Amino acid sequence: MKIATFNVNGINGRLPVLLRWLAEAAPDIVCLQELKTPAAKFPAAALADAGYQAVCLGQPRWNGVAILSRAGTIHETQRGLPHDPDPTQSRYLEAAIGGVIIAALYLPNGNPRPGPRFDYKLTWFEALIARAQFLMNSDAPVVLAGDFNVMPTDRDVYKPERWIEDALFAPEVRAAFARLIAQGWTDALRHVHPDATLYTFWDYLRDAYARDAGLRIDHLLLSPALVARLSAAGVDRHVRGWDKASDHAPTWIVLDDA
DNA sequence: ATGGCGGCAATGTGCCGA
Repeated sequence: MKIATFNVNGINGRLPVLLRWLAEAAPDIVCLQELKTPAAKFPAAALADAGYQAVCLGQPRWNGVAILSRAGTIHETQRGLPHDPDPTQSRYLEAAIGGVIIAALYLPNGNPRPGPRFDYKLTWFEALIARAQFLMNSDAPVVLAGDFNVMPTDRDVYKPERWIEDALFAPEVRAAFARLIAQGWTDALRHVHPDATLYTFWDYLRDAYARDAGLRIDHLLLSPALVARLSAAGVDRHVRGWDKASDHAPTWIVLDDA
């Protein structure tokens, strides 16, 4: 089973790129972020034509997450993050598919730091940690997938010294990510590629992609039972080079059958 | 320090992203 996460940065403007990548990569389950569209304008028919059923949590203009599946029926288990400090922001959707719980999340950016946006990021992170503990306690196989807006370590940033004060790399944020991991989650990409330089985002500005000035902020975290089933992981970074690309690249794992 | 790019809702331009 191939499971991917992709921040599309506008699902309607990105639809040709998304469909092209779905046809090429053939993932079974996909978590999408930054739909930037209300549910009424979610392109469900085009995705169904491509073979994917979908659940979506939309919102006009900003945020928005969805889960696509061609692997089995989507049984939604949670819509919105419990205790989200601002429930008007659509950032969390969770479903059971083929015996695995899939959580699609879009953690707040948090800039500028300090400020109310950064405070919201930290509060949202705490609510995520609480939900993740609940899922961990359930002993179900779980994948937490999405745009975490956190580079976990120095090797996940092209120039770490320039990002210390940024909300994506600040000590408090990395500490929160480390506490989440300490519940027992495995960072799948890093597990498969312990020493590789892996990025999932390149800014539109300053030729970031051409310079490979990237960040690794899109992650798939596995509950303990899934680690033994993890057989491959990667970033489809070439998709970032396509015309009308998102600033993120699709990131994926393959799990062997149970 | 600033602004560069890009999507969206909207037609002016501002907000947001990371």
